[in-house]
Amino acid sequence: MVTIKDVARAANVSTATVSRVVRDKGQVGDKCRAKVQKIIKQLGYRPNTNARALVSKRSDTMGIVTPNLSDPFFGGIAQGIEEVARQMQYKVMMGNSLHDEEGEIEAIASLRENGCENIIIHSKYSSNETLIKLCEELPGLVLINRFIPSIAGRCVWLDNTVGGRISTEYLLNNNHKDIAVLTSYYNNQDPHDRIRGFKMAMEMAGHTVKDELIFVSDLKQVIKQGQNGGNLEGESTAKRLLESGQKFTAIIAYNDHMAVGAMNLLLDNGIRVPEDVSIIGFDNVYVSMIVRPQLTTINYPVVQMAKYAAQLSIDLTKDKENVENKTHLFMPELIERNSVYHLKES
Amino acid sequence: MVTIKDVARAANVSTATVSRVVRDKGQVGDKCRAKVQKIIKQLGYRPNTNARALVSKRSDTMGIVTPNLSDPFFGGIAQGIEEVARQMQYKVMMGNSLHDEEGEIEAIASLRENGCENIIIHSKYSSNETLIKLCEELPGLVLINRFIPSIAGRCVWLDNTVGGRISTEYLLNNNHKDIAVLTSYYNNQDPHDRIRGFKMAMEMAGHTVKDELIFVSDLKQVIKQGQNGGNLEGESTAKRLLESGQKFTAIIAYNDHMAVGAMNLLLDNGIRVPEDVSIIGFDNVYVSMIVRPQLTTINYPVVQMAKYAAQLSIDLTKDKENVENKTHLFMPELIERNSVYHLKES
DNA sequence: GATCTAACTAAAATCGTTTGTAATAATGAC
DNA sequence: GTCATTATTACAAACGATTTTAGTTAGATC
Repeated sequence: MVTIKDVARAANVSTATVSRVVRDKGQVGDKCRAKVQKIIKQLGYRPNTNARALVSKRSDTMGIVTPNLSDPFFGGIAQGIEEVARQMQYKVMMGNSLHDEEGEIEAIASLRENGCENIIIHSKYSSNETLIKLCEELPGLVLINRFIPSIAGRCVWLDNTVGGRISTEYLLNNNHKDIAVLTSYYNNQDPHDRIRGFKMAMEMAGHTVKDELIFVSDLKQVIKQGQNGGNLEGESTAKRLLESGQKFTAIIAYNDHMAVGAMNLLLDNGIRVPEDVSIIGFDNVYVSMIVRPQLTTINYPVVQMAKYAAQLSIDLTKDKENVENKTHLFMPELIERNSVYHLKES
Repeated sequence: MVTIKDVARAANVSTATVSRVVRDKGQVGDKCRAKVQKIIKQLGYRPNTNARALVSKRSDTMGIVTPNLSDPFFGGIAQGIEEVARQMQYKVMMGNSLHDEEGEIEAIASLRENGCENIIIHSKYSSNETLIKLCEELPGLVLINRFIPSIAGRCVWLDNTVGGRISTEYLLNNNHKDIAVLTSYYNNQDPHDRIRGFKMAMEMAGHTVKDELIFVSDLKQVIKQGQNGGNLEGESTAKRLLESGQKFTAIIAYNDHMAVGAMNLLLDNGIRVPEDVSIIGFDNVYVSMIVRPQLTTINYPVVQMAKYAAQLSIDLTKDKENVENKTHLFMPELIERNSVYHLKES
């Protein structure tokens, strides 16, 4: 391996000079710089990252802590972060997030040991207190898809309440008022916010919310499998809805996976979508556009948010000024496709 | 940050001893070990990865080089590798693979600079020669989804020819003989192998292969977008097939994405699947089981293969013996679902 | 041409580990 | 009790960079 010393020797300068040339910092004479650059190219020198990180305590590495990469939702996050990282000449390291708070903390600790200043975490399991403390210690830590008021400047999040509201309003505008909700068991805030948005919209339109039309998935163990469980969750929850014998003309699902599961269950039971029952999802993932009927859903701009989060993290450790104390809120948007039927007014 | 020196001082031993305790290597007296371990826990000492990597030239880091993480196929690879890595106490670093040979090489180079001995690459763009040379330099390099005879011991791959053959045989067994093939433009071997398998099966059954029923996708630019392009590729290629006016009762698609695209195009044109036209895919990704009709396809055990590859890489850098010169071939399997119709014999 | 300043370069300390070698302590044989 | 032998532990030199300090050279001024 060719080191900085080899280059220095070959160029007949000191290692300090080579270092300055490499990092393009400090004053170096023009002819000297040119000479060194030529030698660097000639020898194919590339600075040793570990040595660099050791002394400078930074490694230009971006850490990702996320639950499950085989779910395209999280894959999208990784992809977005990776793109920004590449652009900014950062490496990307994956923290091995397990399925509890301890796992997340361990993942972050492991990242820090590698001199990773910039970390993006999709935290599902850690408490607010834990995350707030971590933010104090790590200036480059950014939370994605989560909002904690006291560290708002570190949170890149989507307004789930608005998401719940606009999907409800869309159904109401299509004259649905017997709306069932299939939600997911999660120990984070999202499902609650979406339901809050649903209730707000219903009440604003003068409808009473029937709690018995809200079904919470009971397949807790399935969640951990990511996408591959989502549709099953949707199927089983929709089945319970069906068996309850209640009247409904539309379903709001927690996400597209559940929506597709529910849709398939209805279809398999000879219930037409959307003619008999309308369905609306959330996330706008790939499957929502390839199923038939194509799923009307709420767009969750994950990739965009992930890119934003990566950039934010870099800014936080670089420019420090002006960045903190901003708010980083994204808005969901309705994606109108073919799974919602326009009811005749009754 | 608490360093090895802090521990040494507090325990009243030398850093060498602490190091031995930490790595559980070399002889250390029992009471001494206990004392050091206690102090380590007390101070919360964790060794600095970069310092460690600097001197030992290894970092217990597994590198992944893969094109596009938002495609669940590649996400699955990452997921599989990550699981093994976690189990074996390795970190995971993503090489930023761009869409050409240079990008792949650069990604590997970047990984090496980080002291990353173990690298799993899904190479789409590099030539055999390049990869063979890299394998010589890097004992821990493993290729996934690619086979190069002279470095067979480093290749974890699927027999695509067999895959093409069994999907064809399945259709033949269901009395289809007018079979159209929708294949993808790729600069790797896979599509060719699958078609070879198709032709073998046809000829073994005494059917002549009509080349005019083989359609190659012309949406080269779409490929780079991963999954989100696959279905469009399928649609446009199926459209060309339809417009050719030829007779066919079944379609073999290059992968599930294309199969779903083709299926949707047929459905949208009022052609029933599978009653009018049967379709068979490849990969057995998530979407194949959630579309209706559910897609009959060929299982591609990516996650399993990724795990195997990760383990192989570790073995290659650890046990060195017995590992090289083995062959690491996986076999595709038919997943029978509902997109193939059993034709009456004519 | 001497002196002072500005522009650069050289040398050395440091970062937190690992590891080969030397020193010490403990054990056992006689 | 002495000496050889081995089990422990300490010392110190790397590893490959960055960065501070001190030093050299060249250019400018008079």
